[in-house]
Amino acid sequence: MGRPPCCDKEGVKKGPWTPEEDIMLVSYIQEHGPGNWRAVPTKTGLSRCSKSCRLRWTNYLRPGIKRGNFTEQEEKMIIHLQDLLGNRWAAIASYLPQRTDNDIKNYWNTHLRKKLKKLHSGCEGSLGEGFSASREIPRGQWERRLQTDIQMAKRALSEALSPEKPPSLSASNSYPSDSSSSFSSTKPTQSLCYASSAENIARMLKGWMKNPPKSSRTNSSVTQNSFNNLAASGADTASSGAEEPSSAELSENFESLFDFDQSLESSNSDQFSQSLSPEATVLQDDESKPDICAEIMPFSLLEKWLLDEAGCQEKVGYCGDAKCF
DNA sequence: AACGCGTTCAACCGCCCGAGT
DNA sequence: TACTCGGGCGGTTGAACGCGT
Repeated sequence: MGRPPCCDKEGVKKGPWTPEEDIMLVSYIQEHGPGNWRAVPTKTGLSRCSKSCRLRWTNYLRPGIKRGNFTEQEEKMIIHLQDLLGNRWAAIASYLPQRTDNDIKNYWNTHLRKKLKKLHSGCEGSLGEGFSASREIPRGQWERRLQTDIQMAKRALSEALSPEKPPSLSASNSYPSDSSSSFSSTKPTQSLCYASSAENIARMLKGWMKNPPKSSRTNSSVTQNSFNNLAASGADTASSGAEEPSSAELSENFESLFDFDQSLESSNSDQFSQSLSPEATVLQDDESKPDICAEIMPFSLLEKWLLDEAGCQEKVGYCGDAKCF
């Protein structure tokens, strides 16, 4: 006898989210903040399961999410972290700004696992047992690491909550898992950000209605991209006022959005570690993340840290073999 | 052009854990 | 202490797409 489902199956909609539903969800969260997901379907009028709402928010609608186009550095990090932490995607995601656990998980399953397999068969000797594809992580190891993570997160949280230091915008923009409280105490800057998201989403929807994409897949990806980009560009577009945009403006909007995406992309791929965009920096401050991530740490440093720590904890067994790549 | 097959990724499912009572 | 409930996590699924034949 398992637990009853989180919501009754009757009348619960499943499948891809429509832009309208996204808007409903975003505008609700803009007003109330994420958290209390159980109440979300009833309060918003969405015929969705609360879990579905949470998932949709954390994986797609949450501001600052970057999708696809994993950089080489990100790949390496994922591989390292996967090796160290195993399939603990949420933990891995906490080290990668702008990436969701689902995204990382998918990327691992579709790209990296195969890549590693290939590499493993290609450089059997040098790759050695360094990767979890061929090795189980000792339980003690990841438990210790988890402990460290928890302690660091706690420290970051207590620092963030200390009255001397006014909470930064970043904290409010954080991953929902840790921010249900911080979010509901919505700060002005943050609400501005979300207001801009919702406002822009509404504008995008108008454009979408006029020019419906061919397939539902394109449709959803377009809206997702635009949402993400809007969220990322947030404040820039926030002050656009309540004027009705012309269709030309709308299409321009789309173009500029994709431009923004590209520029973000290129800046990330080039200097992922050194100069993350302000949005990324904002996300870096996530309370849930260990301090190590609160500051932008150059990948080489992070890598070194990971390797050092792995070296300290295991001494034997982990070759830290990024050289293979 | 039509079909089959492989890939991708958004979303769902079920289990687990911690907080609250 | 035992129980309930909400939220989080990882595994899995299936529709859409791309590509080769």
